[in-house]
Amino acid sequence: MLDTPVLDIPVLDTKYDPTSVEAPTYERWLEQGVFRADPGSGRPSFTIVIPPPNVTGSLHLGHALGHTLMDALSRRKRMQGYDALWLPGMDHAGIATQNVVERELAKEGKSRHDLGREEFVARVWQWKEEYGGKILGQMRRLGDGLDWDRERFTMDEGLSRAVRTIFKRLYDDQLIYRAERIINWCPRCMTALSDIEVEHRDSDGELVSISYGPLTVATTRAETMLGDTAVAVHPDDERYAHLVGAMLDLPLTDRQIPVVADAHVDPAFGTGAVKVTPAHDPNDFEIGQRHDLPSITVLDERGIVTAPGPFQGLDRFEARPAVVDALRAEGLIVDEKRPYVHSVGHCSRCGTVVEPRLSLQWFVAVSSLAKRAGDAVRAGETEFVPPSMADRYFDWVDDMHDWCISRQLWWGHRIPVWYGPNGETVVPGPDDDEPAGADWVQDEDVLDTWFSSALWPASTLGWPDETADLERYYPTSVLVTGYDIIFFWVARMMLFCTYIRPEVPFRQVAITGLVRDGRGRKMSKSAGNVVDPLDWMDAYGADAVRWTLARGANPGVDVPVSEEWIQGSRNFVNKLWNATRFALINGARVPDGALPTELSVADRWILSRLAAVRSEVDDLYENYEFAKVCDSLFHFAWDELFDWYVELAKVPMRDAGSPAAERTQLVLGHCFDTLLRLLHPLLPFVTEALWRAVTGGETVVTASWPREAGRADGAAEIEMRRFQELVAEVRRFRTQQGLQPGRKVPATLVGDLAAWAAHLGALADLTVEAADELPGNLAVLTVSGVRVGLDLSGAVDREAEKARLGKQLVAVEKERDQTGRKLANQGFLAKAPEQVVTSIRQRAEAAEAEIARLQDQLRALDAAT
RNA sequence: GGGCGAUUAGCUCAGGGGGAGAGCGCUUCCCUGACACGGAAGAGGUCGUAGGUUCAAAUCCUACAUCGCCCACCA
Repeated sequence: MLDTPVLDIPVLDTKYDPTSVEAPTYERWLEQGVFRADPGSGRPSFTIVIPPPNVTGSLHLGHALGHTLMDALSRRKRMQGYDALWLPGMDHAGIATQNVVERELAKEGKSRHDLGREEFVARVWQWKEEYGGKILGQMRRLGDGLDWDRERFTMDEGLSRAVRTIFKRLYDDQLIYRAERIINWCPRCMTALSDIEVEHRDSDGELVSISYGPLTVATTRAETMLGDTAVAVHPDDERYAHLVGAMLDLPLTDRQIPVVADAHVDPAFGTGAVKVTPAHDPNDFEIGQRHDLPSITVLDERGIVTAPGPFQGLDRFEARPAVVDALRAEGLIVDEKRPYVHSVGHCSRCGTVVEPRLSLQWFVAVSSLAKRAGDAVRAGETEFVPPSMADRYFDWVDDMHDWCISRQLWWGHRIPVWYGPNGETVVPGPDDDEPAGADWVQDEDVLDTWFSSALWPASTLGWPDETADLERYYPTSVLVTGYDIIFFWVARMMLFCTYIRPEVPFRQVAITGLVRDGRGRKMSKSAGNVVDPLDWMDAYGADAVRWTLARGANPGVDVPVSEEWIQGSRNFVNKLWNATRFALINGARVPDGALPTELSVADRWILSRLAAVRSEVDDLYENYEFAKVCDSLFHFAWDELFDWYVELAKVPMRDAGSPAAERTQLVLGHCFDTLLRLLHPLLPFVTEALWRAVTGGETVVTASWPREAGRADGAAEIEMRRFQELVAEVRRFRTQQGLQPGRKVPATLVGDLAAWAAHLGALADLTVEAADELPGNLAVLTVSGVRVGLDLSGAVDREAEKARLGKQLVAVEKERDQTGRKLANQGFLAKAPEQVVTSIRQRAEAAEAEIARLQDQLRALDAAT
């Protein structure tokens, strides 16, 4: 037994206070070690690796969403008896982290170059120790049941070894190569970027047409003309056939450039002639390759013109108008600037306009890897949920460009390549000695952050070593992540992991949407609608935050949240708290063995509903239908258990100690025990407190997941439905009659639901007697064969009542007319299926009956006046 | 330019060939001994537009419109 105090139920406050429960509860879980996976347990395993958040990051709602779902999945599996591992960790986040530390240095008036590489990297590690990983504490606040003993970091020793291992293998397989290519260059971060690190945004540009003698070309980046080395036309373009091979004078320079014929040119676009700048445009680079053109670099790594002449030293954006002005001065601007909307690449880290730039970089040759990654999903080895998200994956994997993996940064895995004095290139394996000697230098660059994340599911479990964890927990069961990183991460894990091992890294990929604000807008700093989940946890509790997110989580669909939603969730948690309090105060207890066999219809009904909901929830969980899991449990809990069963239970419980009361206490105990278990994965904190109080158990975390809860009982469900209709009818009648709420009205009940007289009285504020015949002078309600007569000798506002009834009558008549028209319009009736005809007729008859009833009431009112 | 998705109650979203659903919001009444973070009763929608298939379409098909997202080497 642990010495953490057990909650003292009789003094439980009427309001649930998350702050007093959550932190101690999490601490207790850690003490108990309930989240520790155990490879020796002999149980089947269930594994999820966390998408590693950036060390620099703090918990945002997107994390909170994914974490809630992952936590719910692994908690449920644990309860089902699995050896559940949810593995935590963080990503070193190359550019992001380096930027943070560089900004810090800038405050001291220093740059990383002032420190030098070693000192700078040491400084980043120091930053990481001091300020990094704030998010880990926030994950605990959310209740994440992570196995902290297995926490990993992409830069720790094991993972770095994994990086060097795969690098070596890929290199030896000639799947990693170094080449001079056009890459995306961020002139602010001063590094290469991969294609997906570039965000394309439509921008207003200006297209200017420039005369190159006999040909006119158009461009939005006039400054690049300084680096033109050809003009291209389409090979079949008769207009220019005579010019192919000719040399043109390149304006503003003393160079001459050839006209080449290349199929890439669209003869229908513009003039059909294209300036070719191989050093600053990917297409032009390829044209240059095909025609053996020189590449002339005219911008440096900061985007400053290097071409000798009047423009040298100008920033690219200053050079652009300057070049146009100079051309205009020479009368070479054929068509003045035309507004032109085109897509411009921006650095996804800092927003700077990306400059295509020719440079020497390392690449992964992806085609064979991507083929395999695509095939694995096509073969069903990995399944996407929802399946439509696989299309997004295929889109990318099936048409992927080689991956530029070198970054001109210092923070990251340094490229494990050494260059020798005689032009040698050596890639030592992780266990090999590095080349020694003053003449040998290691590549200056580091690897793209995603290079190490691509190994995450395997490397965190020990790969390249065949560890017990790797053996047992790999491949992982499911990957939960947003659709926004299918390309960044999911696809690349598939690429690398299927390369290093025969199996796929995860059996399923459950795709979540993005969290949006209450109006469905993306959360962004500029829109000012960003919500910090920590604030909401402070105000409403972690469970309420989790419930809000899970409740909106339809597979692959965005999740809108707002303060009102979370208040609703808080209300639900509070309702659960109070309903459970009621059960406890009234002596609810979990039966030792089986439930009594003598049960009331209400007992049988709620147990039947419990069985149905349990089974439904299981199905929904298997399909990652979190929103529907929540919906199902919410309605069972509130609408059925709390609003009906608990209310009904008050009747037998009045008679404390009676067999009926005892029996009800056991059914209540069973229902709350089961409900709390079913809710636990999503509402871990409040259910822990309540479940321990209800059952006296140690912790619900390791309690078993309900398998056979209750028993289906159709007869009880039907009878209960009739009773509910009866109660609803009486209540409606009371409201319609303007009867004072709470005023007990004498009533007589006739029919086969006579046994419910006491319950009807309790739920509809009546004093009910069962009888064989109805006495006279009563207002009579008839509901499915049962009649209730109410003695309305009290005062009723008859005028208001007549108005209300009249309005209702009109509405029902309208409905009847529509149904009638439907009947009349259906010439098909003769050949229509029997049930359809019957169903429509029944509706018409029901409407007739309703009209008759309303007319009766109106008449009764008239008579009474 | 290509692809995907959406269009259902005031808002945010489920549903999916035969009686329009949820949460929140709204109206009226009620602080009844679990809970006002509550209870009861209500109002509110010709399910984007136009065609088509069908006995029957919010649901399937086609086109269109609007919005959103993703991809793209649109000079």
